[in-house]
Amino acid sequence: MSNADRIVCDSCPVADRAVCSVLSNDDRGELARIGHHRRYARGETIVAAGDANTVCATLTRGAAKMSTIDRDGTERIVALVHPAGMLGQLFAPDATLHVTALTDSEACLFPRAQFEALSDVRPALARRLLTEVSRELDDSRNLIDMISKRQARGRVAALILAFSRAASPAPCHDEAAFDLPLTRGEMAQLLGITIETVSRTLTALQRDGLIRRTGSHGIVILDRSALTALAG
Amino acid sequence: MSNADRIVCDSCPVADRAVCSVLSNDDRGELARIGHHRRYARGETIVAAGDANTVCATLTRGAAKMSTIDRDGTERIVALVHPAGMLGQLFAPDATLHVTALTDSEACLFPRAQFEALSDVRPALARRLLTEVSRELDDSRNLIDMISKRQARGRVAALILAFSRAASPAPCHDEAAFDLPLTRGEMAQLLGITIETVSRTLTALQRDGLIRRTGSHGIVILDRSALTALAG
DNA sequence: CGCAACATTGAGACCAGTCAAGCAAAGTGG
DNA sequence: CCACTTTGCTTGACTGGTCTCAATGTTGCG
Repeated sequence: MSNADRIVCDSCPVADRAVCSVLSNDDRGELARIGHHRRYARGETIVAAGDANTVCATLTRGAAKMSTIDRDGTERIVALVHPAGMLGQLFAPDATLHVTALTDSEACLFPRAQFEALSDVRPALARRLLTEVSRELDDSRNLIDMISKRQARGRVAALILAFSRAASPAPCHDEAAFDLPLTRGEMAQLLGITIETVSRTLTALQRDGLIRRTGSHGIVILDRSALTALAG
Repeated sequence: MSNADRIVCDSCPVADRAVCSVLSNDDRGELARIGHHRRYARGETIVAAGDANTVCATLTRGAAKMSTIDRDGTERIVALVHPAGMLGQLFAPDATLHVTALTDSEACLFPRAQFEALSDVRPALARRLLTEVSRELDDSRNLIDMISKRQARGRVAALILAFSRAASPAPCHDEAAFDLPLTRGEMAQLLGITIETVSRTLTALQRDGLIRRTGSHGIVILDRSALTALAG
């Protein structure tokens, strides 16, 4: 816990969107006292599967992945977390997922028991948590839907569009040029295909004029409607 | 709403496990007054996607599926619901999923607004709902994991084991002989493979002596450990 | 009985996985 | 500063599991 630090809500970039935004200033101050703020470098583990599930967190900057890892080391990404999202598995009996920073990131960590106790006496927080978990559930089911209905081109197209949306600060319109903060291996783990297929598919999308690649992670969308059609 | 009926908790088979079990008798009585009980025949729609999301429900008997259906009619099952489970998408802005009875079923339906209002003043209910949604999220992510790591034999094996567990009334041990309450088409939609592959795989599992089939839906498990190994 | 829905089986095509080689960029150490 | 290693990405050839298309078998219901 070398990077641990005090929580300062005033300068928080997601103060208006995170789950704690529904609390009064007093309650938020109380939460800030019992929790702490921490920075993570790309690739660093935030919550390890099998850990006593004693912490819950809000991502304030960066991006993170939640993944399963089985005995033989095969990893599978089951969710991405963007700023204001929750890290870890609140209200689950134990942590079965790894949470890892995809880029340099920051998060507010809270002792789980105290966070849950606060939700018992603040209905607004409980309701906000329910909508948050419901949204995650929706995301998860959309991922199932996408994986089973689309093949490689459609999956890669959907990923590109998703990051085009996430890259834009304004929710109204999407970015045309941005970086994918994932390695080929991570894209493969998320989309349920292999590294080679991701690489071949990106090459094919560029050959067909739907995108242009700048460096290994830069993407410029040239034909958004064609990508949308592929993604379904 | 021809089959609508009053709710009688005394004879409810899931009174000890459903989300309402955390309520006092008074609160449960209040809930019973504002809701109603209803029977559904196999194949009947319980909640339709696109409906104003005004109802939430607990399944008391039978089995149900939650599925996405897109423009061209392609259906994808994203979750199964067993007795004591919740139907519909609580706290989601709108219903994007169809909920359909897989067998003849019964459910308690509640107006969503009043149910949510009750959770605001009864922390125990709010907490119980959070654990319920968290469990659904876990199931959903396990499905993602299974689909992307196993191929056809493993997926079918996992399905058989899941229903072996669900068929047993006692949580301690599983049934060896039971019926799959799904058509081949529904299994295909759930597992993300085709009807033909489901059929071929079941034939192969029987040829290899892992299961025996009785009729088109009856299953007898002959080699549970081999199935477990396949399912991962 | 005869229709309709569901299930099984086969043949061929194809997408993606596997194995393997080569390339580029970034870091490491002499 | 340059060889060397490491890591990540790309590309090719081959293989194989699953899909598609099609025919046949089976079950259940009016």
